[in-house]
Amino acid sequence: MTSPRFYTADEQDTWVPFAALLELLPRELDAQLLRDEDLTHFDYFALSMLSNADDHRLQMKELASMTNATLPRLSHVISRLEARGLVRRERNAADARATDAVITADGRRKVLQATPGHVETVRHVLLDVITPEQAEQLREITAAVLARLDPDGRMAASRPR
Amino acid sequence: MTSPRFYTADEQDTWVPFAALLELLPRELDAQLLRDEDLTHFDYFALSMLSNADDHRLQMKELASMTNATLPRLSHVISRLEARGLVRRERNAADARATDAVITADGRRKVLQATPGHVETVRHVLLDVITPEQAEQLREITAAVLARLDPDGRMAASRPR
DNA sequence: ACGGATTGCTTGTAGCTTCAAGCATCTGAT
DNA sequence: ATCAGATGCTTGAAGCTACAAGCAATCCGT
Repeated sequence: MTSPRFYTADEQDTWVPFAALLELLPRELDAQLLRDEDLTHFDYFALSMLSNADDHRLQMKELASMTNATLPRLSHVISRLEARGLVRRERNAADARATDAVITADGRRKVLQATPGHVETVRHVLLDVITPEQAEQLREITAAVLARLDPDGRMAASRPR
Repeated sequence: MTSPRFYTADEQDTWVPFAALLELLPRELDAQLLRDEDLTHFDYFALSMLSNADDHRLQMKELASMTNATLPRLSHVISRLEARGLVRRERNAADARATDAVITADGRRKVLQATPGHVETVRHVLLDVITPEQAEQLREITAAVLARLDPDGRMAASRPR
């Protein structure tokens, strides 16, 4: 049971470098996608989810949940993607309050085009620098942390392939 | 040697949950510090660095390097902290182009006040949910990734204690 | 010691996220 | 059937970061 008010040396050695990683890794992902595709990582992830969804559509609320965005944030993002013709909004058939985000053909093409470069980046900064054993360890550590951060397991698993 | 244009199932299983963690964990840190202390995690980290520095001061360039901020970003942050009386700027003695950020007594008090709650949050979402073996694994994985992301090892290690 | 290039920092603008407020639709109790 | 509350989403304003441009001081080759 830890409880002192400051870090132990071990904690510090674990946390400080990991905090650096938290700062650097997302920036690298955004930088590559912005440079090559003019998409944020969040844009890309949302488009991927839509691309893999049944009928290429998801209710805003669902998509927000899967991408772990707030609804206002998602609404703004979808508005921008809509202005670029990558997504369109449709009123949900079952509930007139609800809006579906529907990915367009252009949107799907964009995802296909963006994916290889993004995958390569993820490999470059993470997947290719750890061993298979470490990957397994990372999956377990991640699962433990997410159990705390996202107890309902809302963040989606998709499989763009 | 991986090279297909899309993720393998294993890669997907490693990356997708970890990407969720990257989204959620920093948000949790910011939320706690903003709510309780009106500081972003970056503010807190920068103040900590200054608090631990010799003579309670660091040149802007050094501090930017340690916190992995761009100089414009740091400049804006320091301006805001300066407006709150937590930091002050002084011209560097050795090089008149350079500026030192100097933490004030109020700033040091702020760090001391903010630290316990922040440490508790980091433990809650990370340190307390992994075993000592996993902590060691995480240190090694982090080191491998940082070797790629930050080859010069600029991000600092401090010890607020 | 002079002038061009470099370095260190700041400022302004644009873009994204958050928070608060608001509108429309639906639900459930009476 | 009605209406108070809940739900789903959008909008507008405020705050933070990134990028580009600019200023001042220093360095270095001649």
